[in-house]
Amino acid sequence: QVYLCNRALWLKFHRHQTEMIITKQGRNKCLFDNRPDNTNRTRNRVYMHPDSPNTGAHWMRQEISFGKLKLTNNKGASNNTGQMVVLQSLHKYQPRLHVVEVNEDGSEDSSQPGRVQTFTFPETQFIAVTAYQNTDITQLKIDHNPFAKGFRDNYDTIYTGCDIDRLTPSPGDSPLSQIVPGARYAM
Amino acid sequence: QVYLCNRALWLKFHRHQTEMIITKQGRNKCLFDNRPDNTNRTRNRVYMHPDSPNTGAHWMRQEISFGKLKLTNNKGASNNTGQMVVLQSLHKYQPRLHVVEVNEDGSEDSSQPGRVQTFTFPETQFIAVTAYQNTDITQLKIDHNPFAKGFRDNYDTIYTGCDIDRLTPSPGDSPLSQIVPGARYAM
DNA sequence: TTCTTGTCACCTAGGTGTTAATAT
DNA sequence: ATATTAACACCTAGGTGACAAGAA
Repeated sequence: QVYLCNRALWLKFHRHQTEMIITKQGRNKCLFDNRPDNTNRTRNRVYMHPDSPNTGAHWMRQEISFGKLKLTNNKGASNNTGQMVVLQSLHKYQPRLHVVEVNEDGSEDSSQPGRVQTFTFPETQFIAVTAYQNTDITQLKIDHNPFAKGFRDNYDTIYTGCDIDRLTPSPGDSPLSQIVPGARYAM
Repeated sequence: QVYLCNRALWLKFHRHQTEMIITKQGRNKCLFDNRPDNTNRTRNRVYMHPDSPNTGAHWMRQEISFGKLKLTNNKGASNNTGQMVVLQSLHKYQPRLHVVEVNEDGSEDSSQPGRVQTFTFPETQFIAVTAYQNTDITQLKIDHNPFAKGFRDNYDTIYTGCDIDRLTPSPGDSPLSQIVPGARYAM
């Protein structure tokens, strides 16, 4: 089972149609975490969690952050570190999480069925933009991202926005499934 | 073959008897890099390079940095991230690099001989201290560590000290050996 | 006396939205 | 017009030795 961390915050953005900035060098899409597992895979627009491959126990131990993931519109972006995801500006995207059971050596065995579980959180849909289109989204980012604190009106109101609704189940999204502590997974 | 990066700089310190600060939270020992491989292993006072295990090709591709390694005198240091190395103050240490050929699944096979290669660079000997004992060492640190730039007398003299003597062979230290690009190693 | 710890000013390094300039 | 880029001020986060206070 996979829960979306900070689901209430995601929803807050989602009501206004979430936007994510993309730049040449890549901007972080790091406000929020998932749990207990995360990875995208196969070809373009796919990001593999840096902890992959790892045991089920590892993925279930704590929240899983995709904080290193960067969004870019630069097709020739140097992806040496594998943290870049190339998107097209003004297009809408739906992040998906694939949990892939892999062999001991990390290789993928596609002959066996049911070794890939895909999770989708509609709250995380977003439009890739080079500049914000909706001022409501801009204000929400300023209010909740610590790095934008300089643009907040009131410094007094300390609001981290990081502990909201953690581990809230996202009903309907997570098919009942089991992650085995001893088995190895990539995400 | 393993080369010590910035060997001239290491020697500069070594002539004055290198000292490394240890603290409760752990201080970085990150001035310099090695190449092409790095890892310590087995029990205490051992640090495994975060890239481990990985292929010979990976280790040989570029310089290998131990910048994440932290030295501490705190025996109960939270080593969740595995970056802490516990040392005893005012004791002398000689860093050693162990390159261990491992199996596909990352496990170590000690039954076969010659799967462990150990490299020693005498230039990297140091004394662990909680405060510098030798003012010459203090000044060298200030001169060559960017984070201590605030204590330099002249801001004009920009001296990074980072490009000295890279890849200089360290004769006598590296037994002739071969790292196979396809095989997997931990360091 | 000697060694260790905590706090500090001063840096590096890099993530924000803003804004003006540029490209399409 | 509209979309993208680059430079900027403002932050977070954390690595330095200096220094004073504390511990052994």
